[in-house]
Amino acid sequence: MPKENAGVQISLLLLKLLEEKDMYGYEMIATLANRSEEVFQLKAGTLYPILHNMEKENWVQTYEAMADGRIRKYYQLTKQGKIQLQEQTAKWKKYAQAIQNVLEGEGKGDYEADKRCTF
Amino acid sequence: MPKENAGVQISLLLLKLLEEKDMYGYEMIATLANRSEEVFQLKAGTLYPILHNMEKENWVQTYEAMADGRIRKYYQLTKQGKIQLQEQTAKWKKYAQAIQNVLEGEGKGDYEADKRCTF
DNA sequence: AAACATATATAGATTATATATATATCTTAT
DNA sequence: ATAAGATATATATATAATCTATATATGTTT
Repeated sequence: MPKENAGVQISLLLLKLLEEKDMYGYEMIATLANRSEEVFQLKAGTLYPILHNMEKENWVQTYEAMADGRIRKYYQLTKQGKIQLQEQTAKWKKYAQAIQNVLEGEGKGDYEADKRCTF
Repeated sequence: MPKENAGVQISLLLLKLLEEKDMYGYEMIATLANRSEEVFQLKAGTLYPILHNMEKENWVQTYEAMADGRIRKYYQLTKQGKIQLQEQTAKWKKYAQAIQNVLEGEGKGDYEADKRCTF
């Protein structure tokens, strides 16, 4: 199994933002920082490679739009992207729950070496 | 800031297990798999480097014990390790909450370009 | 004794994300 | 009008956590 990462990737969060409305890069950085209370403070150099990859995967498509005298590159969720959002959200929930189970801990699921071994 | 990783590392989960009782490697693998309902299925080759690093960081210390006719290497939480467990747990909670905030989304924290810019 | 599970170990690959840097445009202050 | 600074996008390279593959030794079952 390739790594496929733990439970979340930043792409999940970006997909979620784009589900709500089309955004351009800097807007995503600011929105993420605000909503996460500064836990996610992406640098541009972190964001753009991720966006480019999402585009390559066909989760988003882009268009340029003139807004207030400035051309900006907007990202828009595709059908594929919506599916990804569902899948990654489900994965995150399962992952977060698993960690909770371990952290609440005690009791259930303790290791008992199987019968074959006398220990 | 070096990467320092997202929100959880496997070390958090291992610290939690060792808070409850001393364990040897394979026992941790099995216990983690059970408690997480197979979300965390560590391979030995994943676990041992992490344990060795935790030992280097002085979060755990080891001792060998004869158990049912077999020598096994037990890992035990140190004082430092207990502090780490507290810190990493707090970090995880903050991180998980931040993701929840983004996924629940809508409304709060939307980007408004500041006044200087007319857009 | 062979086959298989348990148990520990290490080198090297992979992946997500971070850092550093470049660049162009637009805004504000001088 | 121009310099300084913020906005906006981009890319090459580095780093850290984890995975894969492999090795080895001992214990167990057939």
